[in-house]
Amino acid sequence: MREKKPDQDKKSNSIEDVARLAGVSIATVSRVLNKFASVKERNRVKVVNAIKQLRFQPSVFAQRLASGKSNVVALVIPRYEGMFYSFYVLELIRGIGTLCEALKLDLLLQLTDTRTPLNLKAAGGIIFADIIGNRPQLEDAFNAGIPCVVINNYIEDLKVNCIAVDNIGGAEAAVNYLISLGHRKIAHISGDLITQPAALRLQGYTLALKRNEIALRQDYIFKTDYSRGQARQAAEKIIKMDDRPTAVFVSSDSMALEVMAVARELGKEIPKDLSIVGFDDNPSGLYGPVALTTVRQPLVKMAQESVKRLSFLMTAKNAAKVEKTILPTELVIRESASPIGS
Amino acid sequence: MREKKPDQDKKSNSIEDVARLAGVSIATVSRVLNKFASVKERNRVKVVNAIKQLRFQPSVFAQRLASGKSNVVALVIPRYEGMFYSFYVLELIRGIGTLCEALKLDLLLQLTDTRTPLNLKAAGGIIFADIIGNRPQLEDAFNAGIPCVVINNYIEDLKVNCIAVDNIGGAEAAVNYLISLGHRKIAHISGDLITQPAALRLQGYTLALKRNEIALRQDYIFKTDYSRGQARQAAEKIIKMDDRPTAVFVSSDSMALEVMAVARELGKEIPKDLSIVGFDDNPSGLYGPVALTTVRQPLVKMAQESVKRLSFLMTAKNAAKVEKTILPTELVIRESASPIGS
DNA sequence: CTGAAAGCGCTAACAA
DNA sequence: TTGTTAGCGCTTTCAG
Repeated sequence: MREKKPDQDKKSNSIEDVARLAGVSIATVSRVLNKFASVKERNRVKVVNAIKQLRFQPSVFAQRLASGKSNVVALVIPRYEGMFYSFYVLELIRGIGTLCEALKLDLLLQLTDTRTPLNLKAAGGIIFADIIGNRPQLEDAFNAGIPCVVINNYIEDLKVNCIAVDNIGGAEAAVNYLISLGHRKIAHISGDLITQPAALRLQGYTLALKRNEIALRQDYIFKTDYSRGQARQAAEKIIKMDDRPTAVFVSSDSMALEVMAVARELGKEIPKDLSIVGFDDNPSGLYGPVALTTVRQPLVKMAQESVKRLSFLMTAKNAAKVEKTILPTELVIRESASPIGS
Repeated sequence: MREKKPDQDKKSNSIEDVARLAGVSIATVSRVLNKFASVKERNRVKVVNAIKQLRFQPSVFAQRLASGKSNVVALVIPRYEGMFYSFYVLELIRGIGTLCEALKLDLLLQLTDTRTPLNLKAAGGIIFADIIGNRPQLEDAFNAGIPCVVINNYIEDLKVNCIAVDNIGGAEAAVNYLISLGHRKIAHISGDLITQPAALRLQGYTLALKRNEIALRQDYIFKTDYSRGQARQAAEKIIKMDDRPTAVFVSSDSMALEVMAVARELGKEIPKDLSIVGFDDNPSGLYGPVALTTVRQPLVKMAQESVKRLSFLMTAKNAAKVEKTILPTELVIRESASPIGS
C-alpha cells in the first residue's frame, strides 16, 4: 500500500534500520531493547551504538501490539462538581504520577464523565480513584480480567484490590477528642455523601457520639457538596443557632477554614467560641491566624501503594491474591480546638 | 508462533470476529469503526449489532500502528520542588483533562524529571507546561516534527506555538495600583526565578517602579522558591526592616497568604500596616479575614486553548502557522491593599 | 547465541 | 459499495 520511498523520506527509523546499521538481525535488536542477557556483548555494543547514532526510539504501539502487554496505567477519576477544588485530587496525581515515572509506567489520565465506558484495551491496568457513579466501569474492567485497584473507596462486594483510609476511625478520633475537651454539643458538616469517605466520616461522628452516650441531633448535621460556599452557609446556621454547638467536626480542611472565616466575620473567636476540627491535613490549614486541628490521611502513600500493587498485578504470572487495605489516619492537634469554656 | 487455540480461549475478540458475526469483511467493520459514510446502512447496522453483541472494543495500539496516527496528547510537566504545592498545576490538569475527554483525546501525563528524554513516538502531540530545565525535550520534539504547544512560557527563539499569560503586565498593574494608593516603599517577593513567570513578574515590578521614577532597592527584593516556608522568611525580614516597606507585591497568592499570616502574628494589621497584592487569583485568597487583592490569570483558558490548538495541529493536513499568544491578566481589587497611612 | 519468519489487530490502497 | 491484501514495527517461536 505505502510506496517504498527512498530512505531520506522515511518518517523515522525503525528497528530494521538499527539492525542494518549494526549488522545484526532485528531479533537481536529486539533482544537488546528488552535486555535479554543472551546477547553477546560485542553485538550488544554494536546495537546500542546504532540506536544512539540513529536516535532510535521504538514504537510503543508496535511493541504493545506484538507483545500483547502494555505498561499503561489508567487513572480513572470520576468528574463531579467540586472535585477539582479539592486538595485530594492533586495529592493523588502527584503520588501516582511520580511513582509511575519512576517505574517507567505510562500514566493515562481519565477524567471520566462516568457514563462513557472505558476502552478496556487502552491500558494494562487501571487505578480507580474513588467510585462515584462509575461502578459499571469498575465492574466491566474487573470482569474483563484487567488488573484493577481501587483507592479511597472500600469495595466489599467485589474481589478487587482496594486501598482506603480509615475514615470512620479518623472521624471518631476527631469527635472523641472534642468530647475529651468537654464538648457535648458537637455539630458535623459533612462532605458530599455520594462519596464514600464523606459517608464514613459521618458514620464515625455518629459512632463517637453514641459510644459517649451523647444523643445524636439531626439539626446538628449539615450536608454539603464539599464546596466552600455550602460550608459557609452551614457555618452561618451553626453560629446563629439558638442552642449553639460549642464545637464542629468538618469533613474537609478546606471547609473547616471557611467555617473559621465565617466565625470570625461574625465576631466569634476560635477556638474560644467554637472549636473546629477538620479532615485532610491540608497545608493551608497551617497558615491562618489559628492553625487547624485536623485528621491527617496518608493520601500520597495511598497513591503510591496503589501504583506498586497495580504494577505487581500487571506483571504477575499467576493471579495474585486480592488485598483490601485500610490505612490509618492520625489526629493532628493544633490550635483550633480547646477545652470548653476556655 | 502462537498456537491456534479454540475460540473460547481467545483473550478477547478482534475485528475479525465482528466481521464474521456480521457477515461482512473486516474492511467494512473498519469503515464502520471509522465512520465512513460509504457503508450501506444495512451493513452498518449488522456491524454495529455485532460489535454490541461481542462487546467489541478495538485495540487502540493496532489502530495507531496501522494508521500511523495517534490521538494521544502528552502533557509534560517538569517536576521540581514545590511544583505540586501550587495552585497552578491542578488548574492546568483540570482544564486540559476535561477538554481532552470531550475531544476524545487520550491524555498521557508525564511528570518529567527533565533529564530523561521523552519517547517521541508515544504521543501524537505534546503540551509542554512551562519549560524548566527541559528545553532539550522541547527541541527534540520540535525537531522531530511532532505537534507541540508550550503553555505558561513564551518561547521567542523557536517557531513553536505558545500560549502564555501577561506576567509583566499583571505585575505592572499590581505595582501601579499600589503606587496609586500612595505607596513608594514597595517590596517584592518573587517566585522561583528559574520559572519564566516569576522572572517576568519581577521584571514587571521593576518596570513599574522605573516608570514611576521610584528607585529600585535590591534590599526590597526577596527571592524564593515559591514555597510558603521561604515566603515566611521573607515576610519576617520585611516586617522587621528598619526602613520598612509599606506594601509588598507577592508572586503567588499562596505566598501572599503566608505573608499575611506572618504579619498578623507579628502584630501588624493588614492592610493598614502593610498592603499586599498577590498573583494567581487562587480561591483560597478569598477566605481569610482579609480578602486578598491579586492578579487573575486565565489558567483554565490557557489550558483549554492549548488542547484546541494542539488538536488542530494533530489533524491539520498542511502545516498550520505558528501562533504565539499572550493572554491578558486582570487586577482583582479586594481588601488587602489600601491607601498609605489609612 | 543468532536469524528467519509468523503473527499481533488494525488501516488503506486497489480492484472489483 | 465492498472485499482482498499488503503492510504498520515490533516480539517471539523455532531452527540452527
